[in-house]
Amino acid sequence: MGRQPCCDKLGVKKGPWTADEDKKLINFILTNGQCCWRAVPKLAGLRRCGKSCRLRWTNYLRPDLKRGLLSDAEEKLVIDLHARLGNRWSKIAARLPGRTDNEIKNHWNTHIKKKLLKMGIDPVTHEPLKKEANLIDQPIQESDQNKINGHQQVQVVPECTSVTAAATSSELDNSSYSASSTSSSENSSSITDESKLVLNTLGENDPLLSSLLEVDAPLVDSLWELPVSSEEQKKFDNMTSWDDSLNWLLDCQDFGIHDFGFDNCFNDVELEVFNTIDDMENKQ
DNA sequence: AATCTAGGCAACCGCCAATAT
DNA sequence: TATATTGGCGGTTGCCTAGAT
Repeated sequence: MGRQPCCDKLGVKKGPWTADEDKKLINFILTNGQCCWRAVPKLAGLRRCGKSCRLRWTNYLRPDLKRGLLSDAEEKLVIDLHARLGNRWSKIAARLPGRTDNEIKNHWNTHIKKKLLKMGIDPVTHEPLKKEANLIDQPIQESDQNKINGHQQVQVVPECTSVTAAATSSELDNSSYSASSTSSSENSSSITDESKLVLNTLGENDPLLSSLLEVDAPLVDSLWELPVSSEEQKKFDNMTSWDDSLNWLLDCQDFGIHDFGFDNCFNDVELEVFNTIDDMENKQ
């Protein structure tokens, strides 16, 4: 009955990956592509669980991953998407090319969450903390809301009590805040008409958001297939040392999708999104 | 210089829907 | 149809590092 176990628990290594393990995994996937993760450790000569291999690849070794802190545009997008989707990190990550759910989750917990709290914004509901407290005692005064850490563009939407504004995250410290939400982010699957209106308005002013906020937009992850060009493969095969390989990978991660020859994996709309992001980053 | 503390991040854990047998 | 496993996800942990004392 059923399938074979993913891996026998005995003899499976845990903890940080070594450079040698990374090399084996990269070599295997570049040669064979992603197939059955259960078989990967055995075929690649790794004493790891298939699950661990998948995680290591998707979160760290994938050549199209970006490195470094999230840009202002990305941070803004994360906040907007979180307001709509809640803690559905994989959905959010799918709309940020080159970023992983783990990375976004970590960035949220370590940076964005604090920024929002500092501003008096509840990172869960995306509503002013002061307002929530007041809901218990008394209705909030609109003038009070606008005073909260100087939220210049915060406006209260009647009935749905959504908070919306437009700003880049670099302005967060200057107390502008960008988000749209239903009264509960966890109920994001049913977007209210008011929220749709807010999102449409955001999209009109921001082509990037317009593309990325499309609920039915194709997800980047679903297209991930690793069609590495023969030229790139040859380059990798000719590398004499692990350092060469690692440097090559890191170089690739500094480039964009196009530099790596992934253009064929994406349709016109997705490529347009990538180009927009590239343009925005170049302007910074 | 040694120790303590907090922040950041990679990796693991446990759950669940999808799927193979 | 029932059962077991896979793959994927979100939550959490624990290690490492930098800054403070």
